[in-house]
Amino acid sequence: MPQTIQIETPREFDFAHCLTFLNRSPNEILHRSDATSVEKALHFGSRTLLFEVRAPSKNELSASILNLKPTATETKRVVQYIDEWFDLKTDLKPFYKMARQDDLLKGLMKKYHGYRIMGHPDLFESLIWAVLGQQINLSFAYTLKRRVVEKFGTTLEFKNKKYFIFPTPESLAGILPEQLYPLQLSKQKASYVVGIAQAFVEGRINKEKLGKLAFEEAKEALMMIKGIGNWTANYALMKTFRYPNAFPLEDAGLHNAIKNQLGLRSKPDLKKVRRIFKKYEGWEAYATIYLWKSL
DNA sequence: CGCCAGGTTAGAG
DNA sequence: CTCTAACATGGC
Repeated sequence: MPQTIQIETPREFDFAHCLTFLNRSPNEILHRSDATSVEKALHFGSRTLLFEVRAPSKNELSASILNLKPTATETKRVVQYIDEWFDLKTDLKPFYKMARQDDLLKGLMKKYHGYRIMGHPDLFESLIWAVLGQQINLSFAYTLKRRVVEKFGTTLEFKNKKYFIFPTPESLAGILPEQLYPLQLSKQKASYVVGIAQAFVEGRINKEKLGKLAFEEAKEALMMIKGIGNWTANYALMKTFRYPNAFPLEDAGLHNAIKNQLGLRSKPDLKKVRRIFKKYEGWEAYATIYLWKSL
């Protein structure tokens, strides 16, 4: 029997809504999930851990490390990963208080109560995933990600199942962009991906360094890198660093969600989106993911 | 077939 | 600073 750790969650937390998000694409291979649990493999130094998360009761998660006997440090890191992944530290009460009085959000906050921003603790993964998803439909973006992970990621086998782990910057920094063409990345995206990997390897960016910067500075640092524009930078700041005010202003999905919710004939222009989000100051990231959830 | 997709860049005005 | 073309291909 694997060791199981209990993790307390805030009252405003709903595991099922989070799992629905994790289950949204059949091409997602960075975890295995169903209606009740999720499994994920991670490298911790030279060891690869496979863990499973469930919700044995309300306001509680449980984590089990399935493939080996973890050290105390490894257990701690798994808990920390889950904490970051499910955004368990954010107090959503102020957001809900604000959203209750907002026509655009009040229905969504009720319907998806307890839903949280599913994060990307790995900055490199966050950025590459964002780049892959630029200007194409989500379904195809997942296909591209699967191909990149299958070709350049690493795997863990456990009980006849394969678990994939996202490629490291090192594994993508040394390749030629041309090697990504057969996976159907555009020339532009292929060179962005390799360029971002090189920026990590050369130490121009990393999570620790960026984490020390204020929001605007971190955004500028990200946008110095080719392929990272305002949308991508904000996306990573939201998913990896969890700046509550980061949101992808230019996002087509966000515009469609606003259009649907307000019953507009056409998508709102950027000025209108800015005006709407002015009301959500300090909670832009959560307003965004609840709007995305409505799609 | 056409339109759009969880955009970014380089170049022009 | 703002506007525009090019990129590139699947999903519906």
